[in-house]
Amino acid sequence: MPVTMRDVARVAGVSVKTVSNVVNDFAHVSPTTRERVRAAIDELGYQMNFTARSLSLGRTGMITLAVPELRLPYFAELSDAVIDAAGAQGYTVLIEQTGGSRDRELEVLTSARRRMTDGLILSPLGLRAGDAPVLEVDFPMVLLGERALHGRVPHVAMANVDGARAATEHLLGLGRRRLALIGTFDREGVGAGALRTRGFLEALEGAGLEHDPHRTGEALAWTRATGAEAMRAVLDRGLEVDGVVALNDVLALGAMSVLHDRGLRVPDDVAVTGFDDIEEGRFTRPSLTTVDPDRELIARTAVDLLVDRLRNGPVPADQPAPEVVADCVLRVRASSTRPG
Amino acid sequence: MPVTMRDVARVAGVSVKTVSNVVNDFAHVSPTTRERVRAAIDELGYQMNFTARSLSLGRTGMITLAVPELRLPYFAELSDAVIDAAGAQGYTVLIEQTGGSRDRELEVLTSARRRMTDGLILSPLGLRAGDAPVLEVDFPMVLLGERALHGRVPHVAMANVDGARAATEHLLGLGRRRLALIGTFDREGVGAGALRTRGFLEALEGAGLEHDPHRTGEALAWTRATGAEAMRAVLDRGLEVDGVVALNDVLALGAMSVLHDRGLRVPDDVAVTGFDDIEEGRFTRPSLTTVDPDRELIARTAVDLLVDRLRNGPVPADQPAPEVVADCVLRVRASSTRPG
DNA sequence: TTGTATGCGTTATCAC
DNA sequence: GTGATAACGCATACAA
Repeated sequence: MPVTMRDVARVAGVSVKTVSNVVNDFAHVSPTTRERVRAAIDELGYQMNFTARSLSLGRTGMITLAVPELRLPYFAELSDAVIDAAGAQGYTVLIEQTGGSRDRELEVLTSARRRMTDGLILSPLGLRAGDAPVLEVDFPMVLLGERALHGRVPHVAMANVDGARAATEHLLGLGRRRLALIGTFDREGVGAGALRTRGFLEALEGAGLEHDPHRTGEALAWTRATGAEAMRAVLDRGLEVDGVVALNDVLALGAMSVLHDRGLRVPDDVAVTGFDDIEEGRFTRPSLTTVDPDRELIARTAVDLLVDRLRNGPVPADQPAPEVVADCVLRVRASSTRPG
Repeated sequence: MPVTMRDVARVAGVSVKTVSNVVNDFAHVSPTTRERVRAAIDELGYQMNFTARSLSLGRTGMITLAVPELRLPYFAELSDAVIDAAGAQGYTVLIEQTGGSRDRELEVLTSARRRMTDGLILSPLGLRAGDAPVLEVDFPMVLLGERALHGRVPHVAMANVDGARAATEHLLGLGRRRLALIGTFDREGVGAGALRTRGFLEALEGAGLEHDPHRTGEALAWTRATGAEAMRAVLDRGLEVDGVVALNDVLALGAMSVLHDRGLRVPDDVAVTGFDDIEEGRFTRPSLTTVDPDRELIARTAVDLLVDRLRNGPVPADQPAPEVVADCVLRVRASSTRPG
């Protein structure tokens, strides 16, 4: 059976409250008593029961991070950053995987399990614009993603449109004119897919060009495998392609594997850009030009917003929900640079 | 203020116990009462307080998974698998990152925070053979790694020696004789590094060859960057190299980036093998030959062992701690296959 | 089948 | 400064 504060109190010859005071480093405890309690704690090997503490305090010191899948590098690296940022604030992170499905994202929002932690950082993928009302929850939550999706929920977004436009303009600047778009699939018009697609189209438009839909390779999930499939589909249509804008890095890497297999050289024949700046892309050959959304900043901001709400309560109803949009930076690498 | 069982009981005109019975799907509740309680729950929007339940039950339904870093693909994919396996058993996973440092691994074992969950799955990297006593903890724990490290602790290991030997023999079978070893660094002789190195050396010995230490590229951390560094170091020594055995996949990928930059063709000039079978390696070009340790099985086994101990108590002192070694399978891909 | 009383281990209140 | 006692919300004997 576990050692409780009561046991420590008995051994130290003090009250439970005093033990609690010592354990929690409260002032107003005489050095003598403190020492006596410390000794008793060591002697008994006492360790606090966090559950009891949580019940009494009304908070757990844990937050939930819900992401599609950890095996996708972007979310792995994001989770890494969130865990570190939360740790710096004294919070522990519980990770839920939604698989990017709408059902499981809704479940995260409503299930009783959610109440195991103090708050939620949700990175939605399957939720649609019509789901906005569901997001008006009464517990602390921060959304990673676009405003479009929701109403009054604090959120941290990245400059999806700008980033994709920059990548596309970069390819256009290299003289590429027959650009393929890899990865779009978004009926509802919200979410990263739609926004990055918009950036892509805006860049073409700005150059007076039009996108041939046959050069779009759709990909429902954003993985290396679907990126490869999408690239294959585009090439199989027989159209010439001299540039590829992939909506994220793994899509780009999947596409590059197909280009390689078809004997197309990157960047000489086809220049490629991705999005996310996952570490992997710095070590592939050719290394991958990509858009860096500043994951660390996004993670830190999301955690800070959540912790702030945890400590200071919800924002007054007459104030807008906090909204942060992290800037993107284009990282030009070998996949879009003429070796010469 | 939150809705409690008491509130529900009052509205439904029953006792708290009855509400509890309904919520927990206990039998012996008349359909009428059940319906009345259900209605009250819906009306009030009641959601159970997990913390109170945990305190009363003496367990939380959460387990901790401690890994070095989520941004390392192997651990991201492992965590993914552990989360799924735990979910299938009704458990939620809290992830701690140790950075692979001994101090933080010890902290995970001893800190009070550990008591937030029912048990621990620890994947140690920094712990040394001398730390075995620390691992004799009195709470449910499963270790991912070798027996060498510990005494009576349940653990799940992979066939590190066999896997590395198979990879090395594969290269030798291709006629490669000047093999570089990338990534070893292990003063203590325990852990994956030492074991895989042993497999490598055994294979050479079996072929009547000797390993030239100058062909060893040491790497403290196992990342793409350190793999690249180590490869550079070996090549800079001016020795010829026609094969590379990297102790894991990211090391191999880092090494391959350097080989590419130095104008060495893979596999024609240098054949390369890794270890882990991360998804990334299936899409690089050339794709990466590697050793598949069966992550899914390892994750599932670890979770099952832990959950079993959680449900059925510790193994009797006169029985040995459960020990599972997952078999490895060599996955031969383009990085070690002559195109012709 | 349902209700009552008690405990889980901690923190908070308010005397002393 | 320190102690007694009442929450915190749920589960579980035990009674009815």
